[in-house]
Amino acid sequence: MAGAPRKESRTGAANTITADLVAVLVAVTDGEPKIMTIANAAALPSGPFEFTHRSLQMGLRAWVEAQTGHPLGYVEQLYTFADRGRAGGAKSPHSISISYLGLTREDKVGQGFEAHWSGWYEYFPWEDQRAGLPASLAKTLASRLRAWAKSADTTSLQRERWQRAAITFGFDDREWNEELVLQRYELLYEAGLIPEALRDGAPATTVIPGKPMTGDHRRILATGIARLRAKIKYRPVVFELMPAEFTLLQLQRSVEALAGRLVHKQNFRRLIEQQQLVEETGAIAADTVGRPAKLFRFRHGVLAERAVAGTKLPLSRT
Amino acid sequence: MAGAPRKESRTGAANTITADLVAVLVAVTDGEPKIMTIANAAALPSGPFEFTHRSLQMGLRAWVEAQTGHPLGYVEQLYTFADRGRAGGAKSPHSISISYLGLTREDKVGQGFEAHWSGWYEYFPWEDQRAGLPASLAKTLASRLRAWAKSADTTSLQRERWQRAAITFGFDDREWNEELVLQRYELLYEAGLIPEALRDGAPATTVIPGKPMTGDHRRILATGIARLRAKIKYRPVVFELMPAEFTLLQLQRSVEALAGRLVHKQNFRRLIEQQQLVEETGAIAADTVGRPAKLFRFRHGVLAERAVAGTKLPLSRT
DNA sequence: TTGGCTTATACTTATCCTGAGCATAATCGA
DNA sequence: TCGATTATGCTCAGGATAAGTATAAGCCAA
Repeated sequence: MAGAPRKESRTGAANTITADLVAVLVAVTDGEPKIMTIANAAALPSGPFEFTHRSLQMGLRAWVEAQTGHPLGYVEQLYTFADRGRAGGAKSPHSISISYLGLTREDKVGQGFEAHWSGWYEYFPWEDQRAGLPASLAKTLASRLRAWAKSADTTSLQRERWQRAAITFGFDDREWNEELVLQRYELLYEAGLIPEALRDGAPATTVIPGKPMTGDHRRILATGIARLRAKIKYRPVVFELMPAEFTLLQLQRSVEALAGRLVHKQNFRRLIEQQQLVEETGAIAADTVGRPAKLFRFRHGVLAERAVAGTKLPLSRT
Repeated sequence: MAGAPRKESRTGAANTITADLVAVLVAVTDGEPKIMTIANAAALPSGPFEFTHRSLQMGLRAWVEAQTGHPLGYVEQLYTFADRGRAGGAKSPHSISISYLGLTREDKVGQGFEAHWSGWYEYFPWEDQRAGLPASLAKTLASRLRAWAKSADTTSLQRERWQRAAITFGFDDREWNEELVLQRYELLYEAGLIPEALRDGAPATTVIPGKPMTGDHRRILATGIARLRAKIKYRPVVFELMPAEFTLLQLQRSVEALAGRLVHKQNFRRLIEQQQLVEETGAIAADTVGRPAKLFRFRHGVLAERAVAGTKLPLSRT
């Protein structure tokens, strides 16, 4: 059994599958994060990987270009998973989905396509903590999750469940961690509080606000949001979402929109400037309320100059 | 063209492919990182995904268990890529590889299998900077890469190439960044300095030290090392590689082995202790040189208590 | 038995980063 | 001219981090 790597299946040609490419395509417009959707805003763009594609990413690019009429810029792979064909019960997977995160600007999308942009917080209302949570939603979430925890068989399991909920949602005076998007989604799924869970067989109840999507698409979207929220902290990827020129406040609003929380204005400015990520264009923003702001542009040089990466080890410099 | 998500290929059943599961299985023994290899240490364990597998990860687990005789512990997905069938020229891919990172202990591997452990620095000698680079290798790398940079057509391209080399390898007094494992490998590939490049058609030259692997396996290994080096900094994954009880120095040596560089002893201890990652067992290490050290064990509670994640945004707490 | 070697462990120090807040500048409109 | 609003400069305190000093506790050989 142990042996050289094999490219052929041991049971012959029967174990062949199809591969779907799924895109989480993000843009930020007017301080709101948007994703490209199809099928009446219930699905992410996705298409099959075909032999004419030279590579997985090329396949995705080709597909998105056909959809939007514009070439795709920044793309990175998210995750690959096997479709369980959940609706069909315990079938083993005959198809896998390879998901990607793409960043673009809304204005780059051609017209005349069925696809359109949807605000991503329509699918994840609890992820927008910029104005705090709507009191109603906050209360609902906490009480429903507490009920779910209580419904466990043993006390230790009950405690475990509530601890998990408290960590991911920041209950009991814990800090909100904006990166736990996927963990929160999966918790709600397990707790049977979202439509996808009911669809897959959880007992019927009132669900929590938030639009569902077909298949695993909302899970993929959660993965994409989590990745992006993590990435904007150590790589200058926000600029893929910005117009060529922008004010620091616009930049800040975009970051806040993605992170789902507010940042300290003066410190944000300091952070951006000391990293020399931007340079002044010399121009001044027009049509603004209050004191006019300088316009900046991304200093593309940084991409070549640096290889940003955080370190948390007490390294020796010698 | 734009439309609902389709699971079927538009050209019929012809676009089916096979999926291989590839494992980067890591252990650390005596302060040396090892990976499980097969095929005379020239390939990573890999096996086809089959319909009997309930999920991708289950497929991988089943496969590794069959190989090593032990259940696999920590597993995370690395990356999915399409095999170009490089040897065959410009063929489009009919097979994809889904790679995983697995962490275990060497002593958990059963005997009587063809697979065995190899030190990962045999494949990446330049990644071990614990004792600094062997002077010979350092000199070779720098001069070969400089030559490659010089061989570019335009001066600006030459500058670009050398800048890239300097950033990834820490030339010109730049800091060494241990996370850039993949970037370094790909640079060497592009520069035609490793056997895989020659195999794929680069002009013949003397290659740089470091064992090659079949197919893309050394690239996958680089991906796994990079991921692990990044992850040990913000998640307590090292403990998956440690025995049940260990001294702080042993823990430090393992981290150093993975990171390929030394850490400051006192600060490392402080970091570990203040995060409360470990607890004393009460016992004292035997058979040691110098003052005997306390034995510690991983506090598994932290996994439930916390959701560790670094933040780099100037967030407002209000 | 003692001095030397090795590792463990406790503290100190200087520096930098980060969150937070104060103060002032510049623009518009009532 | 006042008030509202945003831009921008600056300070400050606390915490984290890199590095070094000092002491403790074993072993071993002279």
